[in-house]
Amino acid sequence: MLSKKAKYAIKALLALADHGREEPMRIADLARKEQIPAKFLELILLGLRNQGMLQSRKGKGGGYLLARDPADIYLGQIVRMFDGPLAPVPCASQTAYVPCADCRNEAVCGVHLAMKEVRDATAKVLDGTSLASLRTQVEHASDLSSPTR
Amino acid sequence: MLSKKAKYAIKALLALADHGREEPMRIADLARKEQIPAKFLELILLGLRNQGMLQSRKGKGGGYLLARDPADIYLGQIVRMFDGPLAPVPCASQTAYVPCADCRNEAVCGVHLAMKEVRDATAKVLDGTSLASLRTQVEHASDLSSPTR
DNA sequence: TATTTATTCTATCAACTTGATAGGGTATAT
DNA sequence: ATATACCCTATCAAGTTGATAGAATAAATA
Repeated sequence: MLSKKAKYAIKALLALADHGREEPMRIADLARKEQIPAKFLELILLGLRNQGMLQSRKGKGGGYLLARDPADIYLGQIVRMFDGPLAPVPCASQTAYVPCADCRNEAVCGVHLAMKEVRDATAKVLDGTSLASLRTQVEHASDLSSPTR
Repeated sequence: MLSKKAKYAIKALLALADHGREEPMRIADLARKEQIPAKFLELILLGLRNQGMLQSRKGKGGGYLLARDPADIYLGQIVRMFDGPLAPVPCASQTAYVPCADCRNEAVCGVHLAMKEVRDATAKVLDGTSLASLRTQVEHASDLSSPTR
């Protein structure tokens, strides 16, 4: 399951990508736009900033803005940050491998084998999708759902 | 994350597939073989039986055995049974769709779009892997890791 | 038929995680 | 100065997870 934190983070970052990197956006505005509890969002944005994904400005006219180009921010990084490794089991993780205590031989473990496939499939999607490409996809999808003519 | 229940279930079912469908296997033996707390495994096997994946026999010479051919038992069914839908968010689930309360328009939601891809990728793996095919994979993998000559 | 064997079922628990809120601290623009 | 808006830490209720306990039930067999 994707946590609310990760979900809110993606939504907020997408909104910031839409907003552009010229001027910052306030927590309160982001919260209202994306229907996220403001105080909770505050925590999330703080985390994203400490990870270097966001920049912030204090005081009047302040707020948050993307620290990098939307094409260089991948969903994989966001999800890992809030929900940990993508792999369903630690022994199948590429970025945070931990062996199972109860596993004698990983090479002969069906769970390991299958979950490694799941992790690879998930990583392919999330590490292959940037904020920029996701925006494009959304745009294309909305074209299809409400055509101009 | 895969729950321990789902993980133990897969391991137990694999062991039962190895064991063959001629005679049943006792909880205690399964627990020892797979390093699973016996009382906990008991609960899991009971669930699998109530789902029709296992058959049981009481009394002496009793135990559990697969109710179906290993080629007809898919990881997707097992995982869904213990951990719920494969999709990271309910609005991306095929088998248990629930819309997000905070989502105005699903067609324009980046989270929805991306997570639908993740769920499809996961489902492709888990609904495409049966106990039988997983056994084959494990066999092949162990051939590679410890060759005969 | 008494007894052993092994599953069935329900209840309970501690530990942990999650989603969320509260409230004061700090930097900045005007 | 002062209003604005982010920064940071603490705290909390509710839910979930992994696990254990113990008695009830069914089946084989001596």
